[in-house]
Amino acid sequence: MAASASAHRPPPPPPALPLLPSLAPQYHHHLPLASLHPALAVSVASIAASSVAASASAAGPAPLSGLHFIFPRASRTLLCTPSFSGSRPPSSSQQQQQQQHATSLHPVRVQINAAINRGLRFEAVRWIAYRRNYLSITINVVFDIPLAALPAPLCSRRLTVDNHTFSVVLDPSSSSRSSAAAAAAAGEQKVVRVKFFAVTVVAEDEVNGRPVDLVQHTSKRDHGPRRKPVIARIRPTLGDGRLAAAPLVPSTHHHQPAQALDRPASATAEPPDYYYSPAVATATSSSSDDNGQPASSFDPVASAHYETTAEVVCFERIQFKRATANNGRKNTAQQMFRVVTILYAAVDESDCSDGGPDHQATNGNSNSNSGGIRYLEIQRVATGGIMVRGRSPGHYADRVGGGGLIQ
DNA sequence: CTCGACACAAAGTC
DNA sequence: AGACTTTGTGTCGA
Repeated sequence: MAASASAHRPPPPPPALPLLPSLAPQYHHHLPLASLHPALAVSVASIAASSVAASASAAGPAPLSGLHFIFPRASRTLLCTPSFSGSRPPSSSQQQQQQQHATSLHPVRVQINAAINRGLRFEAVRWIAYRRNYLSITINVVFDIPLAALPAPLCSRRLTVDNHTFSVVLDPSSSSRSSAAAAAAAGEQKVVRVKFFAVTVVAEDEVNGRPVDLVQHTSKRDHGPRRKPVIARIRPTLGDGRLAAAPLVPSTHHHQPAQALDRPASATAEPPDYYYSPAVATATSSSSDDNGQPASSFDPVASAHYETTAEVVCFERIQFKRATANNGRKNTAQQMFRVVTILYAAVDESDCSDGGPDHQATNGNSNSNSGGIRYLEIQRVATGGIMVRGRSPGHYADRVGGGGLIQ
C-alpha cells in the first residue's frame, strides 16, 4: 500500500526524439472541446442514442460522417491522491503533505472520446471502409476527480490533471475487473504511480476479438514506410462530473455482448460528489512541430516517452491491413472488424515486476515494456462492426449501393 | 478472392 | 495560373 505515496515529481522532459513526421500522431494544443470536430464533443449518452450521426445535440451540427466509439470497457481502476490548490505541480513540501494523505485514494472516472472522422461511409445498415483508404481517428480523454480529492475550500482556480497524482491498481492474481476494484478498496492490491498516460488504436475481429492489423502511412504513401500506430502520449482533461449520468446503453442496431458494456466499478458511486470544471485544453507541449525531418529509425515506445503531450491526438492515414471476409457474398457470414482505442497508464517497469503477463500494451508493439516503462491498460472503447472492402469502390457499385466515399 | 504495387486523375495547397 | 502534394481508385500480377 501507499506505493503511490512517493513524491511525484514530473520527470524532466527527455531530449526530443525525431519522429517520422507523418507517422506521428497529430497533436492539438490549446483547443477547447467545443472547437473540435463535432464528433468529439458528443457525450457518450448521445452517441449511444445514435452512433450513425449525432443528431441535434448540444455539441452542434451533426457530422457528415464519423463513427463514434461507444462500447467502453474498463480494465483497471484508476485512482488519484488528493490534490492541492494551485496551477502548478506540487512543491516538495506539498509532496510531503501528499505522502501523508496518500492513504486516501479516490477512484477516477475515465471517459475516452474517440471518433473516426474520415474514411468511412454508412451504407444501408452498416459502416463500410475500404482497405486502401485512409482513416482518421481522433481521441481525447476526460477524467472526473472526486470532490473528496480536491482542495478544500474549493477555489475557482482552474485545476488540471497536473494537480493530481494518479495511481493504478495492480491485480496480478485476477483479471476480473470487479474483483480488482473490490480488492483495491480493501487495500489488498499493490498501487503503482502513473508516470503519464498514452493512447493507441488497434483493430480486431468483431466476433472473436482476434487482432486485425492496422497500418499507418506517411504522406508518401506507397513510397514511405508503413508502421503500426504508435502508442501516443496524451494528457487527459478534467471532466465536468457528469460521466456517471451517461447511460451506456447499446444502440439499437448493434448486437454487442453485454460484457462489452461493463463500466468501471468506480463509476457506480453516486454522481454528485464530482468536481465540475470546463474541460479546457491546457496542454503543456514543448513543441508543435509536426513537420520535422524524418528520423533514421522509428521506435513507437520511445515516441510515447518523448512525444509532446497534448489533450487531443489524431491518428492520420490509418488503414486496415486486410479486408473483411465474404464481402457482399450471399449465404456466407459477413466478417466485421472494429476499431478499438485504448488508454494506457505508463508506470515504471520496476514498480510492477510482479504484475503478471497481462500488463502489456496490446497494440502489437512487442517492446511495449522496454525502456523501464510498462503500459497498463486502463480502459478501451470500441466501434461497432465495420465492413472493410478490399477492392475498388467500382467493384461494389452494382452490388449493394453505390461506390465512392463520403468524407 | 485477397493483397501489394503501379499508375492516373481529381482535389487541395502553395 | 501553374506547380506541387495528397488522396481516391482503376488495374494487374502474384
